[in-house]
Amino acid sequence: MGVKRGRSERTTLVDVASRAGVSAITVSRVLREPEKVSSSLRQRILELIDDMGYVPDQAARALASRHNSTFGVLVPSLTNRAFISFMQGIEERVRDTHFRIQYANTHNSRDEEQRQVKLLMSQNTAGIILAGLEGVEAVNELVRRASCPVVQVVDVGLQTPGVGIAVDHSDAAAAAVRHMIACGYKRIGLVGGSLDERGRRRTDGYSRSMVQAGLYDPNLIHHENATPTTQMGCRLLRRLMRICPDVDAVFCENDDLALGVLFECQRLDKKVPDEFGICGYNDLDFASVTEPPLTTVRIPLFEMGFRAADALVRGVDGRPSEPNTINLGYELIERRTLRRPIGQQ
Amino acid sequence: MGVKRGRSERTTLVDVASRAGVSAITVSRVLREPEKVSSSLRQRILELIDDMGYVPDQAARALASRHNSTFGVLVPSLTNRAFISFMQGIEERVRDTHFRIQYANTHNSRDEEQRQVKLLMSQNTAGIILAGLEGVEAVNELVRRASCPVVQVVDVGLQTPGVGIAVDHSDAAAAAVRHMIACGYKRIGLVGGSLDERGRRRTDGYSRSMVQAGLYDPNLIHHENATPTTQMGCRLLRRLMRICPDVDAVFCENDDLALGVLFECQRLDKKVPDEFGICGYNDLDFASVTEPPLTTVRIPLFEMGFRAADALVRGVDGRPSEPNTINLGYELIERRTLRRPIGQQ
DNA sequence: CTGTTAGCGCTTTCAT
DNA sequence: ATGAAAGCGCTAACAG
Repeated sequence: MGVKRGRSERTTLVDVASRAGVSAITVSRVLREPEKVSSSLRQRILELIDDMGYVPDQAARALASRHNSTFGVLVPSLTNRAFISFMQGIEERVRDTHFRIQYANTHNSRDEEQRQVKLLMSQNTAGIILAGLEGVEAVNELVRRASCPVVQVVDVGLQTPGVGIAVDHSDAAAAAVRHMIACGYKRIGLVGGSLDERGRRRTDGYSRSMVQAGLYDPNLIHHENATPTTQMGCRLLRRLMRICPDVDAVFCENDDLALGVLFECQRLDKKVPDEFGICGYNDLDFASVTEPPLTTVRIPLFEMGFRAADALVRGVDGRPSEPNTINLGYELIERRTLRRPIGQQ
Repeated sequence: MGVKRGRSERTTLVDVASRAGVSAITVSRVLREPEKVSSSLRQRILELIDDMGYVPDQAARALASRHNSTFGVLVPSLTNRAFISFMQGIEERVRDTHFRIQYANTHNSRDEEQRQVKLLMSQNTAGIILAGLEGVEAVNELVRRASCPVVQVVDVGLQTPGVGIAVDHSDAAAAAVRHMIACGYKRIGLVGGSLDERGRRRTDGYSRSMVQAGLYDPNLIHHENATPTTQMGCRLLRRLMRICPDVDAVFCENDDLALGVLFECQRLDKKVPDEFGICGYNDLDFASVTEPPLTTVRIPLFEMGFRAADALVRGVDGRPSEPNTINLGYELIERRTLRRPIGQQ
């Protein structure tokens, strides 16, 4: 049988209508404004629709009504679990509405991003969520001209046309590193994946706190230009230890990296947290159950998605959200991969 | 500024055409068959398109041409990392084609699945990939009537209309458990997430091997009806040990579960693999770098996605793939969470 | 190489 | 409560 290539003509509204002996618009109403059709007629038409296997053509619908009930969501990567949580937040908000989600992936490329944004707009989407590659003027310009609500996930302090869902990554990282210093670690390394805007801001925060404490040393900073993975965490820790054998803790820009670092420490027989401290970022699902449980910075990924989608839903309803950027904050989750702060118990 | 709600009229093909002093079709051609337009004219129109910020309306395009260049992909969940790998395979194949991907999520519900399949079909998608909830006759019926290529990801042995990408989960699980038995483990538990078709088949495979060895005991089998997570792995191991304190190994239906089990063993100070054996499933990214590295069953998730998308791309091109189900196999990856098989070194 | 004429399948607007 | 007419923005099919 193979791949099916339908040649059969599709059942249309008119087909159903003529079979029912009514006009097309009536069938259309049955589907969209059932209360405007007498219940007996409605009943009959509904059955017919079912029998004939009629399914409305969304393209025609979108064209005629100039409405489209899908939201476009642009994320930089599918591999990064941070975005998965984010996407789940979006789904949760959108579930039980009539909206659909269309994901697109920029593969971390700015060109791709522009292309995709244009494409989403050309599809007359009901709304767009842009995550991950913030701060590009060309994209902002597109957003300004957009004919639908657009929500951008940005870093605090960045200008956005439209609604922004923000987190201060620089501040979050700085706070985490300050805490590590308070725990008595001195040679604190940084490991991270691709240096997108968020990564850069986290690195800034790290540097700020290290400089402030007089502990800064560029040799402690290690990046690899790709999506952060557990394997990368292992590699980066080994590299870090080779270059700075006296490193005594590491701030990971992502929990997946931290997981790799943790395993590598086990292999090297370094005791966590006494000999070596680890701090993650994002508070992903597994962070609470590693051994020892991972100290990390919780970023409200799920809520960010939820709020972003919420802004779209409201925006489309004609109740535009507040005219600006919503800062969702962060939280340091102290578990057991860092020593207790000095002076505390 | 708030959410933007565009009221501005959209630039259309006709707008561009009249400004250029040509007819609409010429502009249309510049976009789709540039070689059919003289290069000077083309040049001029291209600039105009850029200046005026014209972007084609996909709905109109789809309606007029009765073609749509998006593939619909239906997966049961976004949380399960197995599907993420699968999706990456799809993306890889589709990248550099003109096709776009639209994901939908069934949230593991059969009703949702039917609704979504109908919806995808109503959108006149160029092709559909169905993963995760195989074996539902109502869906198969829809697939048969589909007017576009449909690829289903199924378990070997299941009938599918259209192309099937298959893996024999029952066989894979049976082989893994047989191997565990060969390693000398006797009280081998099973932990798993939601019992979808694949889960059921894996459980079957486990049971088969256990019965064969005279080792079967239903008390060893533990499921929790949700997406498998690392946390769930921890919980399930604790439950298993409470009910069967003599359990000496566990087969996990997913690597995320195995990760939880591994950490829980560390907490309980059970030595892996000597005192306790662990076998995962899927060979996710982190499996090779845990400590000890995780023995697991590799399922070619990425390739499954790639091949599924490939079948669609070919099918749409009019070169339908082979008329049946492609079995992609599995592979037992021996690492260090199981003892060496008895008799081997 | 460029244009004309239809019409995709639906919804809008205005009647009845 | 139901319908007629018009048209959404684009492309197919055929001219020239």
